[in-house]
Amino acid sequence: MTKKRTIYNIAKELNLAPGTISKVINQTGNVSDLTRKRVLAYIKEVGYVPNNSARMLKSKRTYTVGIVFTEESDVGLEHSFFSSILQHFKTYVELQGYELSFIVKKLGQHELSYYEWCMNKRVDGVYIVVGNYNDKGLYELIDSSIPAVSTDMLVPGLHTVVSDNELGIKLIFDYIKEDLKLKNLAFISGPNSSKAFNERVDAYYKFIDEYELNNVAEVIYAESFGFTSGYNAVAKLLEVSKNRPELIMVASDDIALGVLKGLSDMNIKVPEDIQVVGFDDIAFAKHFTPSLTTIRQDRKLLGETAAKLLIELMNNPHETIEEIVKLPVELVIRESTQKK
Amino acid sequence: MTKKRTIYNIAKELNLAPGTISKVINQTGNVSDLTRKRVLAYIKEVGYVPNNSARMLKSKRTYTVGIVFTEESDVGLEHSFFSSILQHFKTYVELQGYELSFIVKKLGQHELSYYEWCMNKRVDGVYIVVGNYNDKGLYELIDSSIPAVSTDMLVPGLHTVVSDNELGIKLIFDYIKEDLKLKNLAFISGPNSSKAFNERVDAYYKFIDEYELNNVAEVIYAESFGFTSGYNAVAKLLEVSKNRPELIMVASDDIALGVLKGLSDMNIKVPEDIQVVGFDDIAFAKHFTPSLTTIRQDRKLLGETAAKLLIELMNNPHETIEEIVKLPVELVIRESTQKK
DNA sequence: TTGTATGCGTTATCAG
DNA sequence: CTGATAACGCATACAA
Repeated sequence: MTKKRTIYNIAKELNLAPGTISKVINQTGNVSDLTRKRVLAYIKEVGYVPNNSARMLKSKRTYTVGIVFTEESDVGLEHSFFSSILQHFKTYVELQGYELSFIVKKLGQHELSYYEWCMNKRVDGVYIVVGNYNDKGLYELIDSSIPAVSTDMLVPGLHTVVSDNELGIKLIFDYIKEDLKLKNLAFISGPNSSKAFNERVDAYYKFIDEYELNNVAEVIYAESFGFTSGYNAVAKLLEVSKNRPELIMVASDDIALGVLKGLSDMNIKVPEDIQVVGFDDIAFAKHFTPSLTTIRQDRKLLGETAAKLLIELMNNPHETIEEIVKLPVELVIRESTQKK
Repeated sequence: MTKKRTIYNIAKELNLAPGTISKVINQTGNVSDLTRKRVLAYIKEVGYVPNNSARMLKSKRTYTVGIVFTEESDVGLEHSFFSSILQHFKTYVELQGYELSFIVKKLGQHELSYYEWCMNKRVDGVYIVVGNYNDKGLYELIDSSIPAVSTDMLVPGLHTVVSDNELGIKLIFDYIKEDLKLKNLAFISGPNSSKAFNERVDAYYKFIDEYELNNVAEVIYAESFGFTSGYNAVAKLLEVSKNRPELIMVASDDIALGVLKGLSDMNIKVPEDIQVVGFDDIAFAKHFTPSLTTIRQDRKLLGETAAKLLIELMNNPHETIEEIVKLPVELVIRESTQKK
């Protein structure tokens, strides 16, 4: 077992004072170039890493960022979209020397609010991976002075990095107008509790007008986020729409794949009879039959941008930084659409 | 901002000594029933939670478990199978009062081995979510005295919770024998660097003999873990096999879905011409067309069992506990197989 | 420029 | 049964 290293015994071995070691590590105070080099070299040689607990106990900064997945919406690590963003976020902040710490309301016997946990753990900042607008506890956190970012929630006062939903919808409309040359459209959204879905719906209505195309039915709101809700939604859509749409835009790929399956089960051919476009570009979109034309969200960019933003916020708590960062998206054309 | 609470000011407000507060919190030493009740009540009322850093600094136990994803195999949080198991693991240990801390080789400027990081962070135990047998650094950790569990690696000295692969294959054979009544089989495996895949291959050969069925070709090893490698593997299989198999068993669903797609592109109908069985029961298995008959691994049980095992190991470091825990699996019948 | 002393919030070991 | 007190490893203000 390797010997336990502390600034104390390092100092002794170098004939210096513990405080000096601390100073060079933290790049604070004055220390001669020579000793700095000497200490740095020695530290590297023996692989010394400061004890985080002691550090956290003593100083203001903990180099820890809290991760919150609202427990109200019960999506966690297994959700591929969010966990992918989180993975990229994690990689980035770790490179900058920050650790992740999950914030959960209940840990063993102890139950606190998100905010109280963050104070208790003294995290330098928080990343709200997925939030729920009905979770009161979240607002306490958002309204606090703890630096926070999200890649999901749009709430005044919260810094958020999101894909440009309007741009995504616009790309689809451009494609419809220029290549597909279709007229009659319909839209299937996810639950309207999600701001992202609502933005997509709004953009849809906006561009339907602007491009002078025809919306064959009121927007259908799927009852949930998954495949099955898409399957049901498309049946409902065709039931209520006066004219059959030539193309259905769907607010997310998960739902869109259900739509594809639903159409197939109704013996409606995609793309010959109806064309379909999704949103997200989940892994399976390209493997489905037919493969799904969709708007790709750049998960890596989302995670890294959120990381960068949070680090900036943590370093300059009082600087005013643009609250919403919109990231570009791109259209990925596959088999579910086709030029006539 | 709520006042910062310490055992110190709690003690003062209760006219007790700090040490006494500590004792009731840790259920150690002797303290009268009366004061215990009083302290407990007060603590609950004001929502006091001990400062973890101080705690970790002082005591042997940190109530933290290290999470390692070998960086050599580059699968992280975005891998749905592992992140699902991890989520269940997380939920369970958090309920028991343990926190998660990701162990990565490089954190900011500091680079250490997994083992050294674990020592530095003083984790009480480690959960190796996914390991790579070529990662030398892992063995240092496994061979150390730090309690460790895995749900992936089979290595002497490492406690591992895995699905019963042989049972899974046997369930398929029973189903073939009793219901499907087929004779000619083939097997597509994932890369043979995975012990799980190898176990499934071995079981396949074992039961081919035992049930006196006919293996039409040497096992094909897909070059990777995903959809595409399955797509390629099935083409290769049909090329090399003398007789066309009536049923193809595939070592994982990801690969199996690629197989399904490959067959479809070759105009081979499933299940009419060839039947297919997967392994895992990933979310998409039931949504694909045709939906996939497969062996379901219980991810929740895997995560929770690993959690339980690790907690036991951490509490009784020297107790000898069964090294390999095999969990039952079940057969899920869907459209990709069919009685003749 | 370097060394010393103190405190961060606990736990654990003593006395009382 | 309870109260004082010394670590734990580090950062920092201050003294040298």
